Amino acid sequence: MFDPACPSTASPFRIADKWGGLVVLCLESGPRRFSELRVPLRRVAPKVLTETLRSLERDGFVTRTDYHENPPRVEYELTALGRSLLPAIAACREWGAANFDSLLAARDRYDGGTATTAA
Amino acid sequence: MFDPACPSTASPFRIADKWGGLVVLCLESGPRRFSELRVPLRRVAPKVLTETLRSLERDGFVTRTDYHENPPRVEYELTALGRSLLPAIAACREWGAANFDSLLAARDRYDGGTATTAA
DNA sequence: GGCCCCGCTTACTTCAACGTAACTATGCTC
DNA sequence: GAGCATAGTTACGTTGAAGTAAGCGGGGCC
Repeated sequence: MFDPACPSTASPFRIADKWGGLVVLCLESGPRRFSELRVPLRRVAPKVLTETLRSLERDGFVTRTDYHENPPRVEYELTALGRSLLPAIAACREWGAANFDSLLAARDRYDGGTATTAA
Repeated sequence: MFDPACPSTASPFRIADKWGGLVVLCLESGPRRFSELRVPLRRVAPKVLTETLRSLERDGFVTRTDYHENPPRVEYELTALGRSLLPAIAACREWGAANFDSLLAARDRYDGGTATTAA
């Protein structure tokens, strides 16, 4: 469970940094172009999106296809490995949908009262 | 899905930073003391563990109980909200167990051959 | 009185992620 | 030859998490 080369560091707990999970979600319904990914992702900086995509590509989650056209056209698509992430991501999203309010409430409560104390 | 105050930033994609998920797992089978958490977590620095626990506490995932004994005894335990994370974490762990090798293989492959090219 | 235990805290450093802004490359159209 | 479009790259700076090393507090024990 807690090996030296522990998978947890590389696992979907942190899919390719902050945006990785969202990018995978954006690609769920099919290939997307660079600029198509930028729109839903709240205009994430191109630099960051490039880094994220490279990272996902490195890990074998997406493929990058450059059509050498002009103006440039490049498509990103999920691999089988990338698709295998979807259930885990869905589980996380479901948690968020069900419990995000509780989390915010807990944070609100935390401002003021701290440590539970006994004995 | 991509709101301004997007849940994804706060959701289990990143549970209270790097160690949060593992701490929650360590607490799955019952309350644990500070020093008991340090052992399985590969001797994570006390500073980092404290920060992680405070963060989990803030988000309402764990409770901290100080027994005011000597030598000090403090126990951390999952709340209901904390337990609600377990299925999502399990999904991620299952993914890791099933696909971690593929991920490593993809990274190996990446050293050398890059971008898929068409047309 | 001095040392041990445990659960921290403090000060400092390192590193990667994130973000902004501006610029590049290419070929097409006007 | 100016301007447009897409898919980036480059240079730079900020932020925050992670890690290292050391010290604190206070009762118990010898």
